[in-house]
Amino acid sequence: MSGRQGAATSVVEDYVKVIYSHTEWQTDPITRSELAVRLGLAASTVTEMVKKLAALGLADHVPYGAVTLTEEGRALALRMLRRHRLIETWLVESFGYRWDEVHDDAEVLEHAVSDRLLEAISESLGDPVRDPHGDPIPAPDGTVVRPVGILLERAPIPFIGAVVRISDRDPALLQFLDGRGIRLDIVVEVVERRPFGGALVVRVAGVKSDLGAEAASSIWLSA
Amino acid sequence: MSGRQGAATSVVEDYVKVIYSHTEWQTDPITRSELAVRLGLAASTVTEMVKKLAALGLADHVPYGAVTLTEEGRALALRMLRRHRLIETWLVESFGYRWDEVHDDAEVLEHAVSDRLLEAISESLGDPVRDPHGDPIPAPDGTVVRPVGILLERAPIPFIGAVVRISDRDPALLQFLDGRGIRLDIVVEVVERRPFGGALVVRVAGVKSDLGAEAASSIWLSA
DNA sequence: GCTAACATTTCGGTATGCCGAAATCTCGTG
DNA sequence: CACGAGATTTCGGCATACCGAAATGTTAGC
Repeated sequence: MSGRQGAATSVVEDYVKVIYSHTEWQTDPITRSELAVRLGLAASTVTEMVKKLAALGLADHVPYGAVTLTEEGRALALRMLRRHRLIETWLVESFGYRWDEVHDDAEVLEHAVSDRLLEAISESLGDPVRDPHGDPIPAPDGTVVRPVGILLERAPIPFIGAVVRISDRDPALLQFLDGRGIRLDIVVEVVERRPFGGALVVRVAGVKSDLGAEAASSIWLSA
Repeated sequence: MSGRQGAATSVVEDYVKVIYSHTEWQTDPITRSELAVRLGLAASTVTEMVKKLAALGLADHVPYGAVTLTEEGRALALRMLRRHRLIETWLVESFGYRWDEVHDDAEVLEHAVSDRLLEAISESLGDPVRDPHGDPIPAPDGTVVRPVGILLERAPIPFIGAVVRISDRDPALLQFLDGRGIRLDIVVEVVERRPFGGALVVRVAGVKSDLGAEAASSIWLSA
């Protein structure tokens, strides 16, 4: 039985999704402790579950080493990201959720929606290729069209670019940025960096804002 | 802690829903063995869970006796029926599901959809009061507007009435009836009963059909 | 190359839901 | 009113997924 389709529980789906997500915008594989933090679980639990992922053929498991996904694991992760991001888009487009409100509902629904319903939702939205935060929505076959962009934190000064992605990790941050007019496709000008590792000063629609390290490392601008 | 809101797991929700549903169209309370059959579980499992329902304040539990819901249990059951039926209606209206295809998807989604999304769905449908099978959709406050009707099986002969409800218990039956033009609001004429407990003969849109006992006990006609 | 700090794993335990087999109860029938 | 069929409960077990404490491995800095 080479890892039967239906075998993945919703817990397994979450692990795989988090493992994959970590490498989506940076290269180094995720550590077990970081996995534990992201999933809100004890380290010992993660150790056990990673062994199970390996047994299911979804991850390669080197004791004390890195956690990486197999081809099959990656495929499952992409299916879950498609689900998550389509559902987020749908909540915003069809039900008027704000983009900082969708995450929790999507987190639950991504495990509950049938393939049939998911594709019906995608069709009703015109088969979008990115979600409200600018994250790419993988196609049913796993193809991903990734937006090209540089992290605001690493942008040269001065710099002008449109927002192509904002990390959806922290809803409070999303609200903060929304309040300053920073949204998808908005043009941002990087004006200066305050001395001694201080905030970045950006101009949005003529108004200047200070962005701290956390914010600056959550925003990607078009190159 | 008088039975905190969030305490009900999706398993508990299913038990309560099935217990309530049984009394919706007949009066006698459900037996434990029937509960087991409906939930597809062993009798011993049901015994254990019913004790848990009692501990949660959702059911009254008399050993070897009947299973009945408390006021709180009834309220939870009505919330679950609202969810189930709104979701079924939504799948049909918004995504072109056939009425005999919605049950499984709804069964999963009813536990996953947030209150906020559910009410948004209801609003988008114009706050319907019955689902595609004619079952009443309880209001958020638990109010139910039940259609008045008599079971086709018990209709006098001859009799003419519109279909006000069709039991959604068996999708195959729904398809069978659909194939004979028997749908919600369709006018049905009960023509005769074949002798010795035989089938009922009905006329729908000028065409006669034989309906066996199972079908005849699944259709309600307006009085 | 030793060692402390940190990451990871092992181990014993818990809660939830489920099962089958065996024991027990209920109730209609004789 | 005793009895047996059928319903119900009890009991020991299992799988999943979680935890904390203790043991073990890794690695950076001296």
